[in-house]
Amino acid sequence: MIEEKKSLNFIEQIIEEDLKSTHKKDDLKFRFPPEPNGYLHIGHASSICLNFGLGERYNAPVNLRFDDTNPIKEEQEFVDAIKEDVLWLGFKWAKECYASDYFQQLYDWAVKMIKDGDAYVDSQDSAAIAEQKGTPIKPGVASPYRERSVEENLELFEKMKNGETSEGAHVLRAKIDMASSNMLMRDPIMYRSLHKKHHRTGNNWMIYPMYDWAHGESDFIESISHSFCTLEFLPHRELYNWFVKKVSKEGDFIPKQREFARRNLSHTVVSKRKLLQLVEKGIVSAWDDPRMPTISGLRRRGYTPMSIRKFADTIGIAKRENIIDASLLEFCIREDLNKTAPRVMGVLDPVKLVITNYEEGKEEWLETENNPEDEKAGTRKIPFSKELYIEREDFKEEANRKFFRLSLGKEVRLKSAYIIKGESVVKDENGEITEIHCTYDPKSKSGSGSEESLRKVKGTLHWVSVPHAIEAEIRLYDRLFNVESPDSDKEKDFLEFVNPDSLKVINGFVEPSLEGAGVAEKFQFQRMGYFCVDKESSKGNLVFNRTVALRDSWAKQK
RNA sequence: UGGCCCAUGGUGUAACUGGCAACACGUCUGUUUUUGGUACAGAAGAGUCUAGGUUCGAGCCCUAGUGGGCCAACCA
Repeated sequence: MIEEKKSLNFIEQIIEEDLKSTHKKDDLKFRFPPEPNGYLHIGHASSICLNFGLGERYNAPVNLRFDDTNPIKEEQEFVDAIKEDVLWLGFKWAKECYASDYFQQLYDWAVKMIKDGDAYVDSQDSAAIAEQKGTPIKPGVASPYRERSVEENLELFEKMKNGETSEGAHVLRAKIDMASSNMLMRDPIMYRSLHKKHHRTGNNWMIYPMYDWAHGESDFIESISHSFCTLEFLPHRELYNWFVKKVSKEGDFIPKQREFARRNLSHTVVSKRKLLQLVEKGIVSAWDDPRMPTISGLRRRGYTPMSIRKFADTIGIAKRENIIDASLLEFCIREDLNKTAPRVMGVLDPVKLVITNYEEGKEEWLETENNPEDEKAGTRKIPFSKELYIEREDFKEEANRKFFRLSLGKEVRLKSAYIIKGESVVKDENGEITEIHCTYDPKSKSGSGSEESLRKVKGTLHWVSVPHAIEAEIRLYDRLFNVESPDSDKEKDFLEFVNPDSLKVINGFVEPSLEGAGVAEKFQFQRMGYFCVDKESSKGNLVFNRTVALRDSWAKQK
């Protein structure tokens, strides 16, 4: 009866308080502002879920805004990939915006700031400017160009814009306070000249605005009410407010920036720069390598949008540092796939099983359920014959009573088929088992209702009929790094912690119903885990990625 | 020789100032099961970084300390 109301995170609390005091419900508007210089990762997913989630919760618009102010690193390819990822997660933006859409407005405002004495052109190189900036504990000193006349500033700024000055010769700086305890307030650079082609504005601009000068202004232009970013931008807030104040008038709707802690996932890195290194050094195959924590990597690995949204929701949002255990992400995907993934049988490490008392050449098509968690999923037929593949680790010549699988003289059930009893083994010259011989109880057929079929046996094995089996490439993944937090070691580079065994490619056998499985289709290989058809898969050459193994209490016991 | 942010079980989050701190993951036990999966039932595990203070009463407020993070890119 009493509905447990979910407690609000600190972001939601801020909004609730604003709603009570300064904001109307219709004022609410959010944005997700990626820079198109790389692919989105699980950390971005969290931010996407936060912003778009807020949009859903308050029925407020959320803009997708590309922070494309650095033509050196940004490309259309990334814009497209980012849009695909956001859409795939299931969110719709109100407007697709670009900081570059505002270049003219920004320029006009900058001119006004020059006229008002709030900005000036500095003609020193970056080293000199850095030198004068001081340190966190030492105040900066004024640039010799700080008091340049308005006319000269205007003239130089225009030349910069047109590319009539050389690339590092001048910058436009805001005139604030060289002694501020906030380094960002020590006359921050607003524009640099860059004679580069921009992926959207082409060669129209030879100057490009810096982040601080573009971001808050973009928020202001779009009437964003709350601009959420990660904690490292906290010191930028003072500057954000200063800039917005310069471009706004009394009574204008003012956006507010608030900061939350970036979400870190254990055993991986969540930094575009580092992910880029993994790609460039060939440690992974691409941005969408299934081991990557990128959204495209997770998608290829077999993660669903639901699972990622659930994950983001579960980890919440706060201000303290964190390393979220990868097992939580795994829990989220298992939970989703358990409900939705059809069950099939596939043998990863095959060994041949011969049923000696089964008629040679005979085949039976046995009925089996597609998903015990979903009655509507129905049933299908799978072929059974004298020779089968079973998992090598499912047999032991002699076993203790904790081993619930096949051993000599013991009975187990073949899933949806018969009860068999281990009789003997055939080995090669190395002592390696090449065949297991067993007998079956013809009356024990699954679902027959016979007394024999109801017999309790301690184990059930999955299997694939040899003559019907389809060979498939199977890619097994492990964590990309051997340590929980590879990028927090002060001495060692994160690359030293790369797990050399993060990918294992094997050939296994799957049941024939999988013959036409399409890219991205997801299955549970019974007892083995969840698998997803890789994009490199094709009709005659099936490739499966293991998304995640099933929970395995036996593995732990061993 | 600074400024700012943070500090709750192993992990991630909760707790309207007031009944020996709750939820999820993980861990461990059982039950069910033709997946050693799922489901179900249950358990262990923190007394909220430390020291003071305010208060009848503090995880929540104040002060100091300690620990961690951020800040000196013509990156975002």
